[in-house]
Amino acid sequence: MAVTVRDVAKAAGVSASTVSRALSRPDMVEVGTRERVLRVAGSLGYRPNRAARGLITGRTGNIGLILPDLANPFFPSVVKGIQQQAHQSDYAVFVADTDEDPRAEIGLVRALAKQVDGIILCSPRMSPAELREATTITPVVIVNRRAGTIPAVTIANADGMRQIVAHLTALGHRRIGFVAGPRSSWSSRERLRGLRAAVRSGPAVLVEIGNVAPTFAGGASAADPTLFADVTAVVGYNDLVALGLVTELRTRGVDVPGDLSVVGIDDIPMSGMVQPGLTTLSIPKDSAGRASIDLLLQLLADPSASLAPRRELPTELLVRHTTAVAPATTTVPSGPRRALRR
Amino acid sequence: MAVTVRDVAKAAGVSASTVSRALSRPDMVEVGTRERVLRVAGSLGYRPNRAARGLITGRTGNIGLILPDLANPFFPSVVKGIQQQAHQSDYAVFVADTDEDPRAEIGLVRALAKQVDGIILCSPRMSPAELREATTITPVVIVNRRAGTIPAVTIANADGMRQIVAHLTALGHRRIGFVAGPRSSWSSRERLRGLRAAVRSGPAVLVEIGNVAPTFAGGASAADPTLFADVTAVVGYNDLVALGLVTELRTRGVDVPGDLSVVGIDDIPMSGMVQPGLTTLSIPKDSAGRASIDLLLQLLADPSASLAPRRELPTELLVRHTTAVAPATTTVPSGPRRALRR
DNA sequence: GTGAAAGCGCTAACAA
DNA sequence: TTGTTAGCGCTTTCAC
Repeated sequence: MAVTVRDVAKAAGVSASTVSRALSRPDMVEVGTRERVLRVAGSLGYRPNRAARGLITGRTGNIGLILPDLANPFFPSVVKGIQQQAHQSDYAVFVADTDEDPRAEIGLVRALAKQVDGIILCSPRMSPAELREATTITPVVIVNRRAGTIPAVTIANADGMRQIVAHLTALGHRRIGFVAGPRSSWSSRERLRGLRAAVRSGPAVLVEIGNVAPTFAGGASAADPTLFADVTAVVGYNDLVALGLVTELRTRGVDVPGDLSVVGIDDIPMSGMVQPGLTTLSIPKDSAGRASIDLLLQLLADPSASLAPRRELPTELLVRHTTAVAPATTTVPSGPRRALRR
Repeated sequence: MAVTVRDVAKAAGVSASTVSRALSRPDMVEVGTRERVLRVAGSLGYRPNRAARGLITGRTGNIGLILPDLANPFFPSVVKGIQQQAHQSDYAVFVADTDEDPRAEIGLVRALAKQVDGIILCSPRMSPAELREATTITPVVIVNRRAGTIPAVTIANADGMRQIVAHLTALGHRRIGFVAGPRSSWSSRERLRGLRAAVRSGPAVLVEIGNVAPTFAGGASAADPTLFADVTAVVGYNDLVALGLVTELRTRGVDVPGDLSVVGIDDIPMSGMVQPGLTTLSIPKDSAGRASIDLLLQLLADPSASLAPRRELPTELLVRHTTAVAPATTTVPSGPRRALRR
């Protein structure tokens, strides 16, 4: 059926090994032979069977990617960065979505492990123990989390939170709320820590407004608690949460950003599309994807790397000016505000 | 390193073949033996190497998925449907994104073919010739397109367009615009045809407003042509286009939906999140995903199926009532409107 | 019902 | 530099 090394070998008048070498180790075969083999292979439309190759080399040429929710616009950007970089190095990418179910993660790792050279866990929610188990099964790089010495790509959460707090306090806000994401989310915990640290040295206080699902609906569900928290500004765990919150608040007659300033994190495309645009902490999503592949390939090349490689990516606060109700007008007069209640 | 059939065989005191059978053909081995083997396999944490299995059975247990742009919120929903159904049948899914580059598609097919049992081409932009080539390489199911006898999952575009036109004409619209997607998009051509057919039997006329990229930016770029088209309602190729158009129009001072009604297609999450909500033709995206896997598995089970299976999914117009400026007020007085110009 | 042997397509020793 | 041999982990005839 399909054309194999042997077919090419016969047609080129060489042995199978020579064909194999001509393709994988070009410098180990004489120029003339190599060219002939490559030409024949080309004309026969030969494509090496990677599974067979993997069986012997122990390398599949595949990379696994596990993430919580493809429907969260944050992830496609990361995926694209990963795919781009992976294809460049001739790797294919398996993508698996856990639907925000932390229990599904380790199962997917086990299922995928045999067919990939390594796995990228994006925003993994699994327990540290499971995470450790994963690393014993297959090379692992984690994104948006730190754990032990596992190679990790993270963003500078602390610095990002500082930027947000600095911006808000400069606008006069003194009570800043935070709508956290899932408890199992390392990023959420990290952002909370960052915010706490950031307010400590300034005039504002942080009001913690519970945990919600990292979705639009989750954000909407935070509207009530937010109103009762008596804050003038609120930071959402991510843009979806922030947008859900904004929308729900508006339907309740709250003027955003007039009465209440909302800041998101991620800079998903939608944040720039709504009007007025959402002020958000921009994260280099595709860079994160590319960095994670780089780390993984590095790890594959030198599994005994003494020091686990890490990359922390910078963030940048994106103050939107989409409409006349721009962030500038978000400014709160320094006097006290009327408490917002339904 | 990893535990193999032989390890299990030795531990269970049977031969490798028996282990293999106990797992793949349980009924071909005695109950007692089977249970013992399964128990041992379990306790040893045995996981069959699918690549090795594939080498001999010719089946990889993998499915490829190629689509134009993961960042388009339409696709993640489809992907989720596909993954869900695939995992249920113990298949893993390779995802590849072409970044809307039609030339990349066939290359990805060729690259992926060897590692998968079949490929789902979602909204493929490749030429009919390339499409034909793809089907000769590997089993293929196409989504959002029809071509020859290739198994296909489509949506009822014609009926959907009828619903849209009926809705708009009922609201008094007589000049309806259509902002088309990429020329290479079958769906776009199909929707155009559907709209033409739908207006034919009614009081309205259709004004074609050129082709744009199937993105938010693409929609925004259609604002000028739309204004000059002198229409009172406009249908976007998809929701992103519609939303981009709405946003750009608003920044130019056009009151949407007051001055101009805009309708999208897809019902991406964002359509329900913006305010006022976008009226859109809802497509059962995850059903489409599941249906495509069903078709593919069917095809794999019986490659010689005389008749190519097809699924056409129904659509439903979703008129949003998000704000007081709801679709009801979209109604245009029956008298002529002032032409909209910048 | 079970085991022995062969081989899927490929690459890595080892010879030549 | 090239060919021969062996075997990756698995399934599948074919005997028993």
